[in-house]
Amino acid sequence: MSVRTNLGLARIARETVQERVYCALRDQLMRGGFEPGQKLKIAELAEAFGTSAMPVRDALNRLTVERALETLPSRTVRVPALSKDALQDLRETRFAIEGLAISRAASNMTDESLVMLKRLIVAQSETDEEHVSEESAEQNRAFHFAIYRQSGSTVLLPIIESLWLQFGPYLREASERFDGGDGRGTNFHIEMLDALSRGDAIAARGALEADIGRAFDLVMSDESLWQRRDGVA
Amino acid sequence: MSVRTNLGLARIARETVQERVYCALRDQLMRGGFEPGQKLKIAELAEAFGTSAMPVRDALNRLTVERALETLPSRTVRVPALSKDALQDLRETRFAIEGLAISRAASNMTDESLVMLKRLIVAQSETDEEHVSEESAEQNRAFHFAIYRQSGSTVLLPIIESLWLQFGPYLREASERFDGGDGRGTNFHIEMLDALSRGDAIAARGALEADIGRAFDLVMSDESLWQRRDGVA
DNA sequence: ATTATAAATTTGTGATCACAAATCAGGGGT
DNA sequence: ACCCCTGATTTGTGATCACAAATTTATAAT
Repeated sequence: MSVRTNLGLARIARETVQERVYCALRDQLMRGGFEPGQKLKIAELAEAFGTSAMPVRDALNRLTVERALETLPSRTVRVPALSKDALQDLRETRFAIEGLAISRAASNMTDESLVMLKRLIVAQSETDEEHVSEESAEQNRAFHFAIYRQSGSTVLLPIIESLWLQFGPYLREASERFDGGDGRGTNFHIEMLDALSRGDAIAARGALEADIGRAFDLVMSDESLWQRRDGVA
Repeated sequence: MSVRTNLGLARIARETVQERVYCALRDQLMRGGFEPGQKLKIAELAEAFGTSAMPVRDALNRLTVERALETLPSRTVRVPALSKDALQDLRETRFAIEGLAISRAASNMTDESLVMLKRLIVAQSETDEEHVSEESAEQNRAFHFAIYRQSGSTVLLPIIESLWLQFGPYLREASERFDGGDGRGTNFHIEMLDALSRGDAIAARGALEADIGRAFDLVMSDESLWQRRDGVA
């Protein structure tokens, strides 16, 4: 095989425009940058990104398959507006699947991965001091996925990413309501790390469910969201 | 709003070419019509379907996001060739997620849904008499998803479909090795139905795991699959 | 004034084309 | 005989265009 195209550096798949657009939209969705129910138009986004319609269309399709977006019968794409029942469904499914992931991770933890988790907790608590919820949310995500990666399951990870994307639009709301508090956002994380270091899958799962559950409680206690908005099937 | 475009009939989303291609490929994958590792080429498929490259590209992208296909670094698309570890991962994940679905279904069963499941079992056992594994696999799928639908979870269903798509290419192998047997393929189904009619989630889950586990055992005991083929990450 | 009809605009789908990267094949050098 | 380089072919990505369906806006009739 020729080495000419690869000058010693490990050649990862080349970056396509589609991927760039996809990542941008995905990040925006993950951090709650779009409103539930908001419609996304191809032409609009294409101009914003300075590309043609094609890569945007592909990115929207991909996010739709990942359940981060939904296609209405009229073929327009929007951010799903979840009903209370749908959110409850999402909560229980996240309990089950992420609980499974952390259970598996509990038997796979290494010293290095425990140290890394510790570092992530410290970093997030420092960020929380500054009340920068934007950055904190990203660190929260890093912490959780560092654990899920330790499950060693390549089947579970994309599923969990999809679940996070579905919750994304409601996450901003949760974190805004939350960080007015006493900055105890990493407490459950400390519990999780503690349980993981002991290899206690049950306790780890319990702390994780408390962590997830708190976010859902914050969102679902906001009555203003359920009166109007038509829920998704 | 104008009624002119909709003459009284409930207007379901119009059929696009992309959807037609997608469904065809999906069915083919579900029933094991493609070999693990097989490469799929856009131009080739486009000619076979009598369309341009565009809808085929979209369909392949969609299936890739659903993990039914994978994109190599060279941007070519192929059916994933799973390593033994990956198949084990898939098995455990299916246990957990489909087990969760049937557990939830156990508390939601109605008389009608029980009758329908009974009908599906009868139909499949009749088909098994004729040793038509093609048709039997489809009825097996119908039975399982009839249960999963009773879980009432719109979050779980697409996840389970993705898991089935990932196992699809290996399913043909399993069913071929299986139906040479004594046609006891519906026995676990009868157990499941029985447990569901009693509302016994634990027993239903056990029977389901036995059912899924048997298919995996058949596939994974075939040593000829693991020596060669490069597994997926 | 309200509602239904019709024209106009918007928006997504699918085809065709241009381009770039990857794969494959053949030839020349060691 | 083997390996590396180079050119030809294949294949996917992205842009542009034509078309059809849906939405919106304007107009007219009750």
